[in-house]
Amino acid sequence: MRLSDIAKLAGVSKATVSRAFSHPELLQKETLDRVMAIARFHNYHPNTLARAVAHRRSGLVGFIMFHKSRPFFGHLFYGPALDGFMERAKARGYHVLLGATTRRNDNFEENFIKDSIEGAVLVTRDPEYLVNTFRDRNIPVVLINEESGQENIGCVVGDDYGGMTKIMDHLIGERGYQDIAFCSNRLSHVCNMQRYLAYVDALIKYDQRPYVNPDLPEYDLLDSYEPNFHVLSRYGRKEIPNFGTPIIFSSADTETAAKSMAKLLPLKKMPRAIVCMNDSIAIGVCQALKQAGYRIPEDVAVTGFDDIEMASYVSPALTTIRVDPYDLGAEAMDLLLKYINDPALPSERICVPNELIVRQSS
Amino acid sequence: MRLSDIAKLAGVSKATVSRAFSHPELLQKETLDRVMAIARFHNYHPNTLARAVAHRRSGLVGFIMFHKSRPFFGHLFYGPALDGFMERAKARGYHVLLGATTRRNDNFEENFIKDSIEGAVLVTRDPEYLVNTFRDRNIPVVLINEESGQENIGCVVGDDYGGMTKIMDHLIGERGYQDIAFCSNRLSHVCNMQRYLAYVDALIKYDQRPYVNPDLPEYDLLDSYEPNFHVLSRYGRKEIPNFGTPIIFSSADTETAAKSMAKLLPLKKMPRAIVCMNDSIAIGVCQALKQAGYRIPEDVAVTGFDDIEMASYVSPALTTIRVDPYDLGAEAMDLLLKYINDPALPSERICVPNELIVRQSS
DNA sequence: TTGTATGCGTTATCAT
DNA sequence: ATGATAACGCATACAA
Repeated sequence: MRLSDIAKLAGVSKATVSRAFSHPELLQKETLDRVMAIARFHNYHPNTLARAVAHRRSGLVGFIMFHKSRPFFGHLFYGPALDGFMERAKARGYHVLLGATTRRNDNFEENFIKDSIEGAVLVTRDPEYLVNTFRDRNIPVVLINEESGQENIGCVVGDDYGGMTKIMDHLIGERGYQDIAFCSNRLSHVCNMQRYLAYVDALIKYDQRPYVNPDLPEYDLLDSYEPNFHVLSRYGRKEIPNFGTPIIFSSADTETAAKSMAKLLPLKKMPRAIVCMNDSIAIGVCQALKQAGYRIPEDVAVTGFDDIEMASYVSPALTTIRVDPYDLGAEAMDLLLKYINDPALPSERICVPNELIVRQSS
Repeated sequence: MRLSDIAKLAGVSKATVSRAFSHPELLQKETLDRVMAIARFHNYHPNTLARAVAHRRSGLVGFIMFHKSRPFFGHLFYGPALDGFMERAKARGYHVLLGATTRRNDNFEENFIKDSIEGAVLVTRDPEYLVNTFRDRNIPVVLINEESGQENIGCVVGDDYGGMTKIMDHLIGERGYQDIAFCSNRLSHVCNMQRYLAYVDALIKYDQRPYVNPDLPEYDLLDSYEPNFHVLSRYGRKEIPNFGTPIIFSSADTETAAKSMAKLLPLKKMPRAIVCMNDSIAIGVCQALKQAGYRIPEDVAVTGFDDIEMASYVSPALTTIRVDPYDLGAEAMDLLLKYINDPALPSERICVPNELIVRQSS
């Protein structure tokens, strides 16, 4: 069943049937009813693809993840972000197409961009590569939790610097802790970098000395990535400060954190508090500390970041920063829409506020 | 830039340019190289939408959730299932379109099916409604964790009955527990129903008496849904057995479970073990029990189901059944592909095996 | 208010 | 190996 079939059956032109579905207000009620009745009887529905071709508008936006490994959409943070993105897209009349890959050469071109998406939200730690790929196709993009130095690129980020500042204000200003260590995976990601900068700046602000432990191994803070100078300069810096001895793990998951931390313990010089890059790391660190007989927070306080669901269920429940990934996703869709409607829009950065959640671990 | 533009620039016909991209082997190497060079120079890419119209094949499949509320794709189980579905779809040359809604009348027609998807995977507790909607459009569907009594409907389910049997074998056969209570949300969902049936059957098998507590309130096991007779009959039953006094909560999340359980405590007659419908409920039950001073598992053993990430981090870590949602999603895509290629295929049920994970809570 | 004619960007059939 | 032409299913400018 297609448009022309219904037209014949109803004894009208194709244009009339087309109008019945696209601009019903243009038709006489009588004609409209007759056409729609016949269409309904024959279970006819307009073909969206053909419509899209005629309109030169697909109504599709992409949510694309470029990660090292799974989970993609099952990710504790980006899964809910996808929810927000999708619901907002639906509200704006768009559909969401998924993309995910682990490798650059995974036929990225072939697998994802060959679709006629009108725009895309990108989750990646290597933004420039993707941004260029999409720019070649004139497809506007918005980054989530990343920033590009290029023009016409939107981004939606949580307030990492502000969040970590809240944690430090809590630990130092309210609790009076000293000897506060920083524990993270590599700082190559701008979110990580900004959280670290806030940690450093807070210590400076409170006139505290950094946690220094000569027994700790030497880490490569950046995993041989270049820092994002564009973001660094926002904080008046030209490089990531060499400050104390942060504890760096090879990845950001709980298991790695637990194992790596366990190997380090016991430290000759224990910190009084350990500020972790995110909740997953914090939970792993807590496991290792408890295993080694340390009490939390009596011996060592620990803090996380993100407020993943687990953060409230572990024991002790984690002091952390609540970032609502749903909001991030929703904001990303709205920003993307602005770029779809005006591709020449200058780069815009939307910073989503967050909230300190004080629980038992500090 | 479109096909015809490249054709003019290259001095060839449209057909030749089309072949250059679709069937390059049909062209002389010389012609091919020239056309492709020009296309590349002008950054031309074929329009997927127009291609799809001409092919009468969109290359799109849908992943559609019909839930009461969020999270949709951020769901601890269905998020990872989406990962599996998407990766498999990619491997099969398909793209994934998202759909989610909470209400029937949420313009379901308008918002989701108007796309030319070739098939869809459905996550819902009200399968017949959705199945009918898609059948009207001749779009094949596969259900995840649900079963339909209709023809030509595939489904992929975890082995709920087998999993719960493993838990009961463990509790009774290995640990020797008696007075084992069942704790769940309503049984309207077939997964829940089958887990409950396995619980009942295990007690019968071991010649144990059901846990009966006259103080417990009366619950509506089914939430006024009809049971799925089609599935019941597989276990030689015509209705859900009235067996002991299961503890029923209004929903399946941790918070509800914790609050509802707390209200019930202390029970005059405590069970020796509480078999919970899933991990979220089990975690909530554990919280309430610990709060009330019970030791787990010394006073009461507790078990979960699903092995969500949290299950291994709570204290005590949860004995549960590991179901890999990724596998479920991947299997669903492959089954869907069979229905896309042969819509007349009879209903097929794929049962994904699971695994008992014994931890500290039992 | 409705019909005619043309266009959207591609593929496929049948020539040559 | 390449070209001409029809087809895919629908939208819209213009005419009536």
